[in-house]
Amino acid sequence: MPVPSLPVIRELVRCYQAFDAVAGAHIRSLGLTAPQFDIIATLGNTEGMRFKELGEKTLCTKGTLTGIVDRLADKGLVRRVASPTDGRSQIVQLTAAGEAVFAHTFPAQIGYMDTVLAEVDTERMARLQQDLHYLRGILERKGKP
Amino acid sequence: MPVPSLPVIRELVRCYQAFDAVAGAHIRSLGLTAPQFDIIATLGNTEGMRFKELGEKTLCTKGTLTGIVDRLADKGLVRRVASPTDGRSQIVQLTAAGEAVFAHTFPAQIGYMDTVLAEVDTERMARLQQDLHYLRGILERKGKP
DNA sequence: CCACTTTAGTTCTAGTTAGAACAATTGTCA
DNA sequence: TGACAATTGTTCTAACTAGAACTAAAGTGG
Repeated sequence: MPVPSLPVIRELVRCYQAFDAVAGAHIRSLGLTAPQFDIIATLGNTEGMRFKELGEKTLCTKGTLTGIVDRLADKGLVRRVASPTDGRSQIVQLTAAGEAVFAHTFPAQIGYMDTVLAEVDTERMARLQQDLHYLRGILERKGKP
Repeated sequence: MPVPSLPVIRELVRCYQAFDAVAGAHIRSLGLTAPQFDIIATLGNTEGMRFKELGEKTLCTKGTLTGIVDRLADKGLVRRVASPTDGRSQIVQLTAAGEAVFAHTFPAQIGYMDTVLAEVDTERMARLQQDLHYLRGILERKGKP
C-alpha cells in the first residue's frame, strides 16, 4: 500500500517556500538576488569553472545561466575567460570585487540562517537532513528517463 | 550551541529542486505550468474566492496572480465575477472547462506522485512530514517583522 | 459627515525559469 | 581522414517572481 504523497509533498513545498521567503529577503538586503548569490557562493573559493559545471552545481539551465552571468559581469563581480583546452568553452570566475562580495555576503547569509535556526532541536535537524537526503535520492532516480 | 544551518538548508533546497523537476515536468505534460496547476487545484471543489484569498493560499504575489489568472481566463479555465459585497474585489472561480481540467489533472498529478513515491518507507515519510512542519513553523515565525 | 488611512487588484520593472533553436567546436567511428 | 553526432554557450519565447506605484473603493474616527 503506497503512502499518499500529497501531505508530505505539501509540507515539503510549504517548508521550502517559508525558507525561500526568509532567505531570499535577507540575500536581497545584501544587494543580490537569490540566484546571483547562489552563483557567487558556488564560485567562491574556486579558481572558476565552466558554464556547464556551474549549471550542474546550481541546477540552473543554460539560457538562464548566461543571463545571470551577464548581469554579474555587468556588476563587475565575475569574468569570462576562454578555456585553455576547449574552444567552445569558457571559464567563469569571480573578479577581485566578486571575491570581496563573496567574503562579505556568504558568511553574512550563513550567519543569518544560523540565527534563524538557533532554537531548533539539533537531533531533529540531523534526522530531517537524512530523511530529505533519502527522499531526494528517490526523486532524482525517478527524474531520469 | 546552535546547529549549523547550511547542511540541512542545502538538503531542503536540493530535495525541493528534485521534487520541482519531477512534478513540474509531469504537470507540463498535462498542458499547464506548475503555478497554473496550483491555482486550479486551489480553486477546485470551491465556489471560487477573492484574489486575496487565492494569493494567500498559493503564496503568490498580487502582480503575479493577476498575470496567471489572466492567462487562465484566456484559456477559458477561470472567470472573474464582481464581488457582491465589496466593489474593489473580484471572485475568481473555475469555469465548467476549468472544472473538467481540474477533474482530470488533479488526480493525474496526485496519482503520478503516488507512483513516484510508491517505494518509500512509510514511517520515514510520516516523520519527515512532521519534521518539515516543525521547521516551517520556525521559519514562518522568523519571517514576520 | 468628511478627511484621512487602508485595502483590492492592476500595471510596471528588473530579474529568473523551462526549453527550443542555433552556430561553432569537439568527439566518434568507419 | 572525413562525415556525422554530440557538446558548448548564446539567443529567443512564454511564463513567473519580488515588489513598487497606482486608482478606486471601503474603513476609521473626530
